[in-house]
Amino acid sequence: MKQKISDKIIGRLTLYHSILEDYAQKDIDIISSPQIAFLLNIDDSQVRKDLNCLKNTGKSRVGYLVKDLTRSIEKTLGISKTKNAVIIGAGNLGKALAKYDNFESYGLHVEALFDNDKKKIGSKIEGKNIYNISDLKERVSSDNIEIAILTVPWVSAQEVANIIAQTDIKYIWNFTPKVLKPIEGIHILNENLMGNLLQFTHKVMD
Amino acid sequence: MKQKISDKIIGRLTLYHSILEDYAQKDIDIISSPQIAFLLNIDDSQVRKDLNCLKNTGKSRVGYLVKDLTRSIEKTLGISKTKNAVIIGAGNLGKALAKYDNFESYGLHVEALFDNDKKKIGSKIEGKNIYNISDLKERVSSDNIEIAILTVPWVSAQEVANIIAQTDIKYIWNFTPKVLKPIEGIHILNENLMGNLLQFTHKVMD
DNA sequence: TAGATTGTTAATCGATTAACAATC
DNA sequence: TAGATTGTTAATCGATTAACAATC
Repeated sequence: MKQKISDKIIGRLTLYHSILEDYAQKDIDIISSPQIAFLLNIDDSQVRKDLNCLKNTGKSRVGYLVKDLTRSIEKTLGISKTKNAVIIGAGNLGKALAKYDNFESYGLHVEALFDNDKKKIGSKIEGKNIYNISDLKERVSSDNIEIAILTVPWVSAQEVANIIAQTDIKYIWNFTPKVLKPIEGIHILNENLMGNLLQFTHKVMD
Repeated sequence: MKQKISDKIIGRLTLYHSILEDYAQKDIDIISSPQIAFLLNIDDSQVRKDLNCLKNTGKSRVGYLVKDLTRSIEKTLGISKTKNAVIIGAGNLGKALAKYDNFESYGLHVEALFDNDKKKIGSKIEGKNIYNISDLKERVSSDNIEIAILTVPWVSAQEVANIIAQTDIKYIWNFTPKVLKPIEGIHILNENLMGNLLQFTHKVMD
């Protein structure tokens, strides 16, 4: 808890977790660092080093217990304490994320969606209400919402971010390609899709 | 072209590009490295170092010309030569990505979508046809499709990846939370959404 | 035992930050 | 000029990889 775990390691831990779920589903009890490393195309000593950040320990000559390791990762990632979020923008991307059941299993609860389209307001997605964006502030203050998932068209992104800034929300997960202006007291994560793709194609194509 | 530009730099260049488009839209001709650095919360000397990878050059005491810099970044990112892609899985996420107009402007052309749902097959999204997944191989070979954007439910992810492996497609951009088994001759990019969010919340919450 | 794997240290590598002369 | 900014080098920092003794 005290020890600092770097971004990179956190990112890999979620991938390990996904692999472990696969193993569990196939009723495999044991996994080794070279096996994980192979699936992710990384170094096996890195896997072991990452896993040493957890207090979990493997067995020489054998490997790690899938069950125990899964639990350790979940504890370290803080999946236990659920964070509440709302999705702002009930277009296809917003709907897709509302249905993304992986969020729940990683401790992210999507409470509701918000939009400005009269046709959408009042309907439901995946059992979650779609509210009017103008009601954001009052609705968010009653529940304990920490995160706004921003999936509006990029032309509206900054404007909506400013609205979010007036609520108690402290984190914006920005799926629009617009770089938002820094806002006092709000942390912004840009989900830079094109950047990720270009990193990939640039590395690999010639 | 010869010089190697790292992943990290490529990712930041797309963010710079997005900022430059903003400036251009507001008819601002000049931008400085501290301005960019402020928006992204990074070091200004890093911005200058990144920009030095381009052959573009700024002006002391003034900054960089927005127009010229935009063009330089576009050239470096290889946006000029369009890559063709198909989206596999015409659910909400697939539809959202089909509509994501940023793809085109960064040189990624989505040719069509594929699904196994009879109700969807034959219809169109954003002017793009939705075809039967069983026709993937033949359709892909006629066009010059390099990339498959994988947006199927995670339970089908590996199965569909194996189908893709039988085509001429060389790159899979995996939006499912399933870690795919390495496939000979195919490059896989895992869009690790939960990892990204957890990196963020872990860094920032306590 | 023999051999595969962990845990861990040391070596390498690369990315970020600091600093500052040169510029206009 | 004075002051802000670039371009670039050096210093720092952190992440990855290599290596190997300890283990069962």
